[in-house]
Amino acid sequence: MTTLKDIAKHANVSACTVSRYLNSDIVVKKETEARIQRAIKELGYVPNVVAKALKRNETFNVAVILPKINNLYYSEITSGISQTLGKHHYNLFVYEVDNLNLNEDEILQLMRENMIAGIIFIGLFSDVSFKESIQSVFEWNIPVVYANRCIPYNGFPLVYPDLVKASKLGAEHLFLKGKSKIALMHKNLPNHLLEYFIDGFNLASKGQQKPMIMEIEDGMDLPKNCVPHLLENNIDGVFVLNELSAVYLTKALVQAKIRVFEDIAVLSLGNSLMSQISTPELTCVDLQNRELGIRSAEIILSQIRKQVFEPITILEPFIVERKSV
Amino acid sequence: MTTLKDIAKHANVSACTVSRYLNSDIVVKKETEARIQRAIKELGYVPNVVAKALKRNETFNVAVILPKINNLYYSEITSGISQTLGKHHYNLFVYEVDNLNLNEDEILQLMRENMIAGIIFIGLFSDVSFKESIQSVFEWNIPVVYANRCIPYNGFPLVYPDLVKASKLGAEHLFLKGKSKIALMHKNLPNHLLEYFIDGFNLASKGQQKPMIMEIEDGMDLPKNCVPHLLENNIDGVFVLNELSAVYLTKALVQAKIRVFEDIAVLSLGNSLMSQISTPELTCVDLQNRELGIRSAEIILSQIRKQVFEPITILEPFIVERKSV
DNA sequence: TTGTAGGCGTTATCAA
DNA sequence: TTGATAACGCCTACAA
Repeated sequence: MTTLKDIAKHANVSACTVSRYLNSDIVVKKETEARIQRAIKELGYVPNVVAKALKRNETFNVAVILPKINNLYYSEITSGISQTLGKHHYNLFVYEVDNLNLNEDEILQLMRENMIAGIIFIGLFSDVSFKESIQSVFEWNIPVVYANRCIPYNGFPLVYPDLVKASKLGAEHLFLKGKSKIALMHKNLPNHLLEYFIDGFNLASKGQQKPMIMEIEDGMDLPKNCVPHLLENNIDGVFVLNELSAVYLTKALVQAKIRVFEDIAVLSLGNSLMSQISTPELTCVDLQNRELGIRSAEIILSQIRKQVFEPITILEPFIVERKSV
Repeated sequence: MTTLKDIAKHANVSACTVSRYLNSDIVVKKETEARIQRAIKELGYVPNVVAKALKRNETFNVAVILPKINNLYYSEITSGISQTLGKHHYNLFVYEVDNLNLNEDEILQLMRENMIAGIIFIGLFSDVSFKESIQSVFEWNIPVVYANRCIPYNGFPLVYPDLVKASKLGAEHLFLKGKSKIALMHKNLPNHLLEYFIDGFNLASKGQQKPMIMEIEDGMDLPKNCVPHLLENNIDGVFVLNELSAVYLTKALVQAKIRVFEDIAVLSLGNSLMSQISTPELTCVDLQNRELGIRSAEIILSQIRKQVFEPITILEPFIVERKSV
């Protein structure tokens, strides 16, 4: 393995000079430069980032911590992060919490051991994990971003979509399409978050009406339980706050020979490939997952570089119109 | 930042002893052990993996190189890798080639700079990239696995699904369901790979019949071009060698009021969430993506640890029956 | 059972 | 413009 010293010897300079050339901070003489370049080529030198990290006390590794990667929701965010980090020559560690079987403190310790430059936590809107560890994060003073968590600001940068706006846009779209009896359908959404959506709905309806709230429970049979309930209440438009559930509801409606859109419209929160391949294709509120990843990465990089950064970034959702409403 | 030396001083022992305790290879006296433990707790010591890596000349970092992570096909494999690596306390770097904009040599250099312990390349069946760099990989002598590439053995461990078997199973299933005029539909599949599928088909039909081969071209309109072609040829079963295409074909059939299964059956190669949410749900040949990731990781670990490992691992596909055939 | 000393490959601080 | 020297935090002969 060729080291910097080997290059120095081969080029008849000191290791120090080679290092300076490589980091091109201070100028070296044209002639020595040529000699060094030749040595590097001849010996096939590859710098050792690990040694550099030890000496400089910094790495170019950012960690993403998420529940699971084989989920389009998270992987789109991750791809955005990867794109931005790659552009800035940072490496991306991925840790799947579901697989890792570590508690918060252990994960944090893992990050410290590996001298991670920054951590991006991706979670659900409602995720409040890592709350207890906040103290540890503070003490260690490492750059952190919470991505996709609609939680109160706790001193750590937050990047998330504007849920009130999303809900308002969605409701407006349903009204625009002539729907008037709307249901808000969700799955495991805690009350304080549901409030955001209700607020958005009220903004759109100008307080003229209230949505019917329906919660999908685990293992619930949509065709049997949900669809009849929708019909009994004369619902003509459902805003589903979970993309996969929107897909399954649509399937249930089709199966029950209810015309999607004409009889009951379906609007999905979230716009991944799933909405596109659903039949009929789902109209949805796009939450900008890739952009969310990009922004999160940018904020981590700003922190690492001690530049100023926005503590809270709120992304604007938009409607993508397809066939379901 | 607390170092091993600090612990040593605080516990009145030498750094050497602390190191020995931490690596628990050689026994230390119970009493000193207690003192060290106390010191570690009191000072909040976290080992520095980077320093260790430099000294030992090895890291616990494995890199996965793939086209893009926001694709269920790749992310399922990656999740399997992550699961296995996590279990063995290895870290996972993810590099998206589509984002990185680096050529093979540059990626390899990146791996060397970072002292990556092993590389898993995930690609398409037909992917032959990194061919030119094989020499560099050889020279560096780093553990490598090609995952999901059905390519000839070139000295590097291969893990891939048995495509002939997959095709045979698929064709048998179609025959079993009373389908006799079968089309093999693919997208960008090179001839040598298509041969595998034709071989599998022949095995199933015992040479009694030939499948019709149809290639989907980019930007092709399935309802307009494909469906009529299927009807003209009296095709009653289509084996689609690309999951997303299977979903779109199914949509096209439904749209054309052709009964999926009764009129034309659809069988998908690949079993991700997409097949499940399609309407009707697609019967498919499961290629065991997660398992593929797990095996790839196991083989990388065996290589890293200089244990014996299978040069070629071929996974057995199986049928998952749903509604489309 | 424990300690001493040297080095992994790099960079920072001086001085020349 | 360059070089000598000493770290960064850890591990490992070897010696005690």
